[in-house]
Amino acid sequence: MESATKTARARARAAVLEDIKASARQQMALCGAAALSVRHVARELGMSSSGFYRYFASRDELLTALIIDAYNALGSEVERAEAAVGRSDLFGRWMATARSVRSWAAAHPQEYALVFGSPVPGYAAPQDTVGPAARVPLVLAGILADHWHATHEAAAGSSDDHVLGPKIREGLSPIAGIPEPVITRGVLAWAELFGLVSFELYGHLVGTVADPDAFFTSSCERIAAELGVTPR
Amino acid sequence: MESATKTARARARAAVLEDIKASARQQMALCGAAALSVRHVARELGMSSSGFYRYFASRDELLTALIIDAYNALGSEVERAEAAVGRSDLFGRWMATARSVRSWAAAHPQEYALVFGSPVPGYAAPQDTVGPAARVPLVLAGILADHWHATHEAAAGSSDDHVLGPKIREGLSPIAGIPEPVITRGVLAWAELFGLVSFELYGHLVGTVADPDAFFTSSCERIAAELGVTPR
DNA sequence: TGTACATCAGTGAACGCGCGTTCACTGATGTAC
DNA sequence: TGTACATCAGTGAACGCGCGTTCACTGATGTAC
Repeated sequence: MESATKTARARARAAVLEDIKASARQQMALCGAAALSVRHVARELGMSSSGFYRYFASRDELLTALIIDAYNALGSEVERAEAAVGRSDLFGRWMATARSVRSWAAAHPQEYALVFGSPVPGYAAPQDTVGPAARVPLVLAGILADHWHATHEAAAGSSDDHVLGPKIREGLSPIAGIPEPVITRGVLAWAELFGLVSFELYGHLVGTVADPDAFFTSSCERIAAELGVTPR
Repeated sequence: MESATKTARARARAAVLEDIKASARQQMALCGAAALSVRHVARELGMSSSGFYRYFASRDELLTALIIDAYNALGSEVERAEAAVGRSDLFGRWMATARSVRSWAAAHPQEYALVFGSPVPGYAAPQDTVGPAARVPLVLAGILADHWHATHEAAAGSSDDHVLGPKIREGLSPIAGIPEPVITRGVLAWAELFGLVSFELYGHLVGTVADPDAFFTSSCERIAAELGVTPR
């Protein structure tokens, strides 16, 4: 009985916490992250503004939670889409990854901007975000690694990195033993994909590209070719 | 005497107008565009907040002026850097363009974000920005066009576009007669360059890339190769 | 050149608003004996 | 099972702040005759 009632309270708490984040997401979708207001969120939930502070210590803590959620939502969407493709179809895996990043961004523009857009003024992202932030890069690293091992003998021994930083070697286990130029090409591909999606989302292609779907597909195919990943 | 005194007043007005924009830029550099405050700008200039409205009808009008200025500042910087390279050195022209975009962004991060970052909530860019916004793409188009004409016979007749939009054909005269795939590859290169610069500026490469300069250079060289533009 | 008038930069007070956060509190829910 | 106590969700009022914009105004600068 003890733990049952205990979890009842805990569950209620968790539910309200989710309500707060859902309301914040909805508000963000309308006005952007910078305009996110604690009082507005509380009002929306029929709660006093002071009640909010039972759940988050500050507005910044809410922002952090939203950022982590956004990284995780994008991450699991991308992982799901990529996992649905046969392991040996490396081109298909890349295209699925790219497409799901774009479609998630289109469906959640403000959450995408929260995470990949210009930083929210006066907010500094804490360390907790790095794990969730690595999920999409991890998927890409997996594709690159599989491609490398499929086309090369397993030549072990870590190359001397001078361009890469520590986090990528420690954080992305799949890429162990893969030469630096291959990895930097992968990082570039990730930046390119991000640039492509952001450019479209922020309206820099309006008037320039009449068929964004076709442009995106052909662009991703070109990037794939440059990664050495071709349709089978 | 008439026109002399007239221009005296007009010059004073123009000077104050520049002061306002300079102060706004400085404030933006500290807190971001979303936090830009009319009262703060006026205070900084020792002017009453209502005095501001002698110069701009609203905060949005100031933002618009700042956006146009930012596009023009970036545009003239890039034009200058690109023009300093010999016309026949297409690789050098591309690298100069890319490098100057990056260095301008590093020197003016908030102005870069104002223009290429997530849109300021509640602000809609008016038509006046499209001219200045096209300056960098125009430089790129010039490089691409020169490269095309250097490597191909002048095969006239416009191809049937289905991916490209109207603005690019009308706005960028240099690319007349160049096949669509070449142009879309150029648009992609522009998006890639933007992605690369933004990724670095917004901190997504921290920990991943130890030597950002080297990574940027090698990345741009790769993009050049994909454009078919090689060092001579 | 002098005078009457119009233009316009700049002021100070005010309007009405929303914000993040704190604090002392009320009551309901859970806990220990 | 019942009672005394602790925990904790939620409230309402308040603090102190800054915001964009308007309005009636003062004086200096420029214009027309």
